[in-house]
Amino acid sequence: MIPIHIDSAWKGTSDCRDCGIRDMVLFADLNEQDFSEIHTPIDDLAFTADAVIYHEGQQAIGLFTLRKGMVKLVRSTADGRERIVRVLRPGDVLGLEALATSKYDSEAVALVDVSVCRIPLSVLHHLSNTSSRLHLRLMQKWQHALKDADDWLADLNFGTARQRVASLALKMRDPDQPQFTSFFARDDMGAMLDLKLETVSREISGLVREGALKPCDKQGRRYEILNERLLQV
Amino acid sequence: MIPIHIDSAWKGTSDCRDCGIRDMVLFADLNEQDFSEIHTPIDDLAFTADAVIYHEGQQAIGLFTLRKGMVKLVRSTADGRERIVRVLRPGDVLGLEALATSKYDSEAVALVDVSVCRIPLSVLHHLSNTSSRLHLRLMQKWQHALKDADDWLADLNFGTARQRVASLALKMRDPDQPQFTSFFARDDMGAMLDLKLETVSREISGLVREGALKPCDKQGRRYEILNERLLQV
DNA sequence: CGAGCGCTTGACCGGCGTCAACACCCGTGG
DNA sequence: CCACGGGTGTTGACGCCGGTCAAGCGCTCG
Repeated sequence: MIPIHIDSAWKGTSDCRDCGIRDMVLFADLNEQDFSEIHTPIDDLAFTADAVIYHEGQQAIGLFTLRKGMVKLVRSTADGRERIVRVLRPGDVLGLEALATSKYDSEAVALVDVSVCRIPLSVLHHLSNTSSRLHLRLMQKWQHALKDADDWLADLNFGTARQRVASLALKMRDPDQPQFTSFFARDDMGAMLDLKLETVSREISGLVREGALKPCDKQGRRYEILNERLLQV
Repeated sequence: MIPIHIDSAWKGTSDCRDCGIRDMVLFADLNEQDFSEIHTPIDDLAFTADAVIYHEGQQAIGLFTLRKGMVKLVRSTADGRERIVRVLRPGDVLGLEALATSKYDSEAVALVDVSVCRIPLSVLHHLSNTSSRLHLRLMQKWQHALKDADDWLADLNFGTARQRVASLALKMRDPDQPQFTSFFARDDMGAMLDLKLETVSREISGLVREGALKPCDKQGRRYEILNERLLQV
């Protein structure tokens, strides 16, 4: 998997006051006064599947709120292998670390078609000094990111191959329709779970055979959870 | 390993102005004005090896700066196994997440005799509104914690048993004497690397046999790095 | 309709887990 | 002072899980 394309498109600028997912995002608690302090436009951007949103070590212009789709955070290890450290979903913030260092600590790649809004660092630095509401939200986003990172380590990278695949199935449940779950390309799943793609494939087949999962498409991306208990190893 | 003892001792209150490791810690950049805003005492505490500093889910009074020693952050998974998600070292902050949620997301256990100072949440909430210097420091501590979490996942939980043990040896090098490195009880190392203690023991023996490491004590806690290249798998 | 990519499945093998015995350190008590 | 015992680290034998290599299948898209 060598994603080279940088298929991004500018979709206009956001009026954050009537963002569809405003209650989940950084600006949830801002008031009119706070909004009036935003002098740089917030851009809406779209990326196609496999597009790179930013690179590891890249100088950061801003951070991103994920509005739609899923994004993988990838790190390359010393010996050149790639490891997926987390998958972000709508409402999550990409590139928080840029607030502290102005650089991204990992690579962000769209797993499906994705839409994000980009918030310039300058806006955040300015607002977080004047708005304790944003300050609190930021803290919560940091906390959530850290907890998420620890969860990935504790849940998805521990135990047998079967347990790992089952945990991923539960973690990737659709928030709106919890009986459905999303999978990814098998080599991506391998990089998330520290398994080879053949093993991932075998374990998924096993779960289907035992009646825990049922495939919803021919590409092996969407599954229905038939028996939740079989997944809670 | 069932650490029940809560061997902690109050060692007095700190004057953070002349803290020995002040340049590494949260209060590094505070000025006289900031210090004068601190109305609750900062306590110095000492914990003996295996003492629990706080529990997962516990209501938080404050967060801690690690002054001396090493601390493991432990999470118990759904099926009751224990997983060590990170090891903190002097200058690191324990329990940052309490700033956002007033609860600790993991258990913190002293790996050796440890000394910490406890900063009440009230002090931080008050100061971070008035001091942009503290605000910036906090951001850096969050960023560091998140990067550290991702590093543990990407470096120490990927690849063969040999690679994991070698990575841990490099990560746990003594900052002052980089030719020395610290190991832990073999079952703790297993919980860090997702290996069984016998495998850890075998790989360490292998590295010693091949001339990469030399034991410095009889307990298997301190090793000298003889050949760094053999560890950089 | 054919080429190519990704997913699945099979056979085989090696690395790691399991179980067990043993060595060593250290604290305890005779 | 030494004998004893528990805890921890090491080492060995063996089996199984997951990695490796390879073939085959089914999409999808020219």
